[in-house]
Amino acid sequence: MRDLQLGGFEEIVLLSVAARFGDAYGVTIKLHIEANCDRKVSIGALRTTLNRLEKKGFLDSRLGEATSMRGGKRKRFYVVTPFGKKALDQVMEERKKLWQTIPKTAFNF
Amino acid sequence: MRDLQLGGFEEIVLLSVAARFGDAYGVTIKLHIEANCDRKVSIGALRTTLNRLEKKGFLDSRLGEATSMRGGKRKRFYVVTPFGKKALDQVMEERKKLWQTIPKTAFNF
DNA sequence: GTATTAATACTATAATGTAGTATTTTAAAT
DNA sequence: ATTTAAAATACTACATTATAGTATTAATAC
Repeated sequence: MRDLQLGGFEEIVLLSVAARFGDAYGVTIKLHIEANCDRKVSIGALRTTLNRLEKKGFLDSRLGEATSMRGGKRKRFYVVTPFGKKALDQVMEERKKLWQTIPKTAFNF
Repeated sequence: MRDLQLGGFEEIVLLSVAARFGDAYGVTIKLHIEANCDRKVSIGALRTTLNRLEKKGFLDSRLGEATSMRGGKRKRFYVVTPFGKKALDQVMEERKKLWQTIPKTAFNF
């Protein structure tokens, strides 16, 4: 297996955590993806992915304080680690490189 | 599930087929990935992925003619379909969009 | 304490990623 | 014509990632 394995949905989640910097937890991340990617995200799918990303060291998390809002479990806030950023850069780099190897004639449909 | 599902390795393979336009079959595709992505690709992994991509309609294939080289089964040549190109564009677009939503402060490590 | 709410945790299954081994097809060697 | 070796694809099995439904927890209002 590869060194920095990063699946497609994992990448989307990682990018969205970065996008919601300072306020990235389950709900905001979910909304960010849905708003920008034109797709529905189930809370279950998101949660397992967040866990995996943290386990891999691409994300860190901390538990937030209780708010004055009505009820609710405390939020778990996420941030992208330097290692996670590195993985993001790497996959992006790799694809850019590949795109550049494609001749113009390849897509003359 | 999403409309145009395309995994990470599938994307790499699809891009590599486009890159080897006119000469894309098992061996050349494998070599192209290894040369550009700094990773090893097993022939088995590649083959299952090619099959899946064809099944999804992202690739077409045709059997090549016998060559004058020493032995060997006939090659199966692949080309990216318009539908496959669309999937490639779509995932790239989506990620670009997401990158743009990330504030500069997000990666101040 | 009980109800209500916001959020995360758990569990299960489908899709994708990965690789080892087997088989087929072809032409060269004899 | 038969055997042999090479080049390639096909098959099979298992690991990881994707997805979503349901359960549980923790906090506040009453």
